[in-house]
Amino acid sequence: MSPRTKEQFEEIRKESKDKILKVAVVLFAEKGYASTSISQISKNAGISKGLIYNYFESKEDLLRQMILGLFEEMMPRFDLKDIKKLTREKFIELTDVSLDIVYENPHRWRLYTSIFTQPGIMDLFKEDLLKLTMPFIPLFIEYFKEKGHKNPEAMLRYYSATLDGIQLHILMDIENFPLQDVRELLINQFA
Amino acid sequence: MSPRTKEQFEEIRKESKDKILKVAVVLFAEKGYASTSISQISKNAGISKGLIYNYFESKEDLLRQMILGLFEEMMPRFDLKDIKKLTREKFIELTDVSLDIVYENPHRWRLYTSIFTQPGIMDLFKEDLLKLTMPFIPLFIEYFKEKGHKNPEAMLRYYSATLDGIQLHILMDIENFPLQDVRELLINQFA
Amino acid sequence: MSPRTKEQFEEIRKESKDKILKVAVVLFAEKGYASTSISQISKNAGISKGLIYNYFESKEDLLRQMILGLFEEMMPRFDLKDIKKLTREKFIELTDVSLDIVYENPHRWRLYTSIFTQPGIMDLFKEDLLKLTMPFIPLFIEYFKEKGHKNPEAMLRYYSATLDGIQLHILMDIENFPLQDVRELLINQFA
Amino acid sequence: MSPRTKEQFEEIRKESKDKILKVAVVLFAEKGYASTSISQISKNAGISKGLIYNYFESKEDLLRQMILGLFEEMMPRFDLKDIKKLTREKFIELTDVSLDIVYENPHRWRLYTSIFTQPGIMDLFKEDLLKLTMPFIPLFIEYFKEKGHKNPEAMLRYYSATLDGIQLHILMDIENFPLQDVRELLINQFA
DNA sequence: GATGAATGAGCATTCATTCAT
DNA sequence: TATGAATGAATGCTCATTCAT
Repeated sequence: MSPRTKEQFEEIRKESKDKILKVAVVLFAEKGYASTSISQISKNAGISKGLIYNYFESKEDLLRQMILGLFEEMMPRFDLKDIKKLTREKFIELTDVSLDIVYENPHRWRLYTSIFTQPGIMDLFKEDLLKLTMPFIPLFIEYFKEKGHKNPEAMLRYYSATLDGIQLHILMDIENFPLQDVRELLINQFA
Repeated sequence: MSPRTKEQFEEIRKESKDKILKVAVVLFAEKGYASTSISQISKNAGISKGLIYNYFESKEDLLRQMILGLFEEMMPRFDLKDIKKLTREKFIELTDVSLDIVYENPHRWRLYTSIFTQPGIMDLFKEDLLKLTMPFIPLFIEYFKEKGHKNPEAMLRYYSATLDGIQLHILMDIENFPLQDVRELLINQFA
Repeated sequence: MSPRTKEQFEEIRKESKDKILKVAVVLFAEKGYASTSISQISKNAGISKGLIYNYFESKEDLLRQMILGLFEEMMPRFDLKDIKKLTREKFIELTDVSLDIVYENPHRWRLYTSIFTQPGIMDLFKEDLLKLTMPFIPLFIEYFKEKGHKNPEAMLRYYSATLDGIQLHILMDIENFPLQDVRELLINQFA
Repeated sequence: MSPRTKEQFEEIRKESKDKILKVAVVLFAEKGYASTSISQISKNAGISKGLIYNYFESKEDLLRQMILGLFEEMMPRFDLKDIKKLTREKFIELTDVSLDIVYENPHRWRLYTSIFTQPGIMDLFKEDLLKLTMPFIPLFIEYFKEKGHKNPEAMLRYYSATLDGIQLHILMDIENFPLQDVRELLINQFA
């Protein structure tokens, strides 16, 4: 009977929302966005179908919020905020984080790859993600330029393509992927 | 007996089937497999829904036949059949073909990436594709071993991951991708 | 090139039609009328779908012609044409034929029961069948009247209901049905 | 938590489910299971197609639940639970109930006969129904044995076949069937 | 007579979304 | 806030039937 405080409500909201998002990440990653139903999400989260629409405008909105949330959660792992210039050490650390991050939460990563290679869906996030990553591009360009590369922009493309390819291959065979060997090759080549 | 000869029927069949496959490649590539309906395919192909089931047992079968067909169409481009040993020249040629192939038919390539990163779908082809590619793995291992790499298996992983990553990035920004520069980096590193 | 004679055509027609009917009896009996497709019939008969429509106006017409054909084929087994009056011997013979007929062609019989208990379908034949059986009703009525039954019409109903029930039960468990014992009970009671 | 109590939901569910079942009995009886569409059922019940799948897993499940429900509803009419031994009176009562039951709800009975003579469908229930009826078989065997029949098992077969045949004939001509006369014949013969 | 490609209405089923409570 | 009954459009698929050859 006692009315709940604003804070209590806020907490309840956050809890429910987090639960939904957590469950949805796993399901979307395992079965794909289009093949996961709101019904399944609600069942797995132990809540009612209707409640999901209390927190998200639509299934698409749920996907959007989820992806952005995951991204925001991931960015601090790179600890790039106050970096003005990339040292070799920092570059290696970033590379390591990029690889570790896949092993830490393969579900999430599988979700990323399935989303970002899915035609049409990618468009929902392109802009937001660009906004998040753009500030750091000059750091890498500068890094490669200082290393003496004539075309540092191309080098950055090459580096990020390689990184993406490796992340993909880790997912494809997470148990047998020769992480240490590949990491070494990667560092030797780019750092 | 027959009003049309077997050959006539065969031709009609081939024509219709090809039209369906052609339309389906584009739609699957543009909107994804799960989000493309049989109805849309039939509409775009200018035929009736039912006819598709005259040629394919199911939507899944359509996808399967399409992917395998595209693969078989692609394999000869690499001209690997009679190769017993990879020379540097051949290795470079293969690398070039791997890049060119994306530009030649981005639709098809987008389809590949969307299919092979889509959870659950990949399983339909894993075996078939393994069977097609497996014979050539030793060639590459041998190549890297002769080049003096201590761990040629890891090197092959690294190489193919890099290649996949680049193909992905080409698709993501096909107009601005610095193909020549990246190609050079790739060859310098692996060939 | 030589034109076929009318008789030859007639023969071809009859052969094809018989083949279709024969296959359809089995399929309808095994899977039911509604669940058997024209396509299956044509496949099992080794002919084309279209040909069926050369001989039958529709699926329903096929059913109609089949049932009536089977009936006409069955009637002579009872050899009732020239009977003016039922003797006890003839009555017993008719009863025996009624039972034997089920064992001789369970497919056909299963078809009958499935058709005649199927709402809506029965109506297609009611009239035709009545026309075929009606002439013999008085014979049975007379038979029971002579045996001293006060209500021979009711007795006929009782007799034919019993017969139908037994035929049904034979079909339900054709291997274990105690035919001889039941036959004896039947004869003792009605003959 | 809940806006409606569990009981309220239960009631709503029961009401909808009953309405669906009620409509489906009639339609299945009139047109047959295979020829009745979910769409027709929903239309006749005044609800949406989708709702049916809220209560039944599939069309087959709907049939299953319906048949078993009807059976369970019917069994108490025979009041056999506590019977240890069949008296003549009880036997006659059971026979009467078996006949009355058809008149009470011809729709339901037509459904039974159409279902149980329909190839393939019967299999869905065979086991369940056997489980329900098996316990009472010995009672009848004992009854016929005590009446001096040498082969009481055959006698039971004969009795139940006769009963089934009569039920069938009642359905075929419910208005003119001479129930009283036939009932008398039946009782004279078996009781 | 005979073929089978082609049609399109219809089917069982799924699912994002709404809404009364 | 939270529920789940209810909707209806859409999906993959089937099938009786037509028709050019």
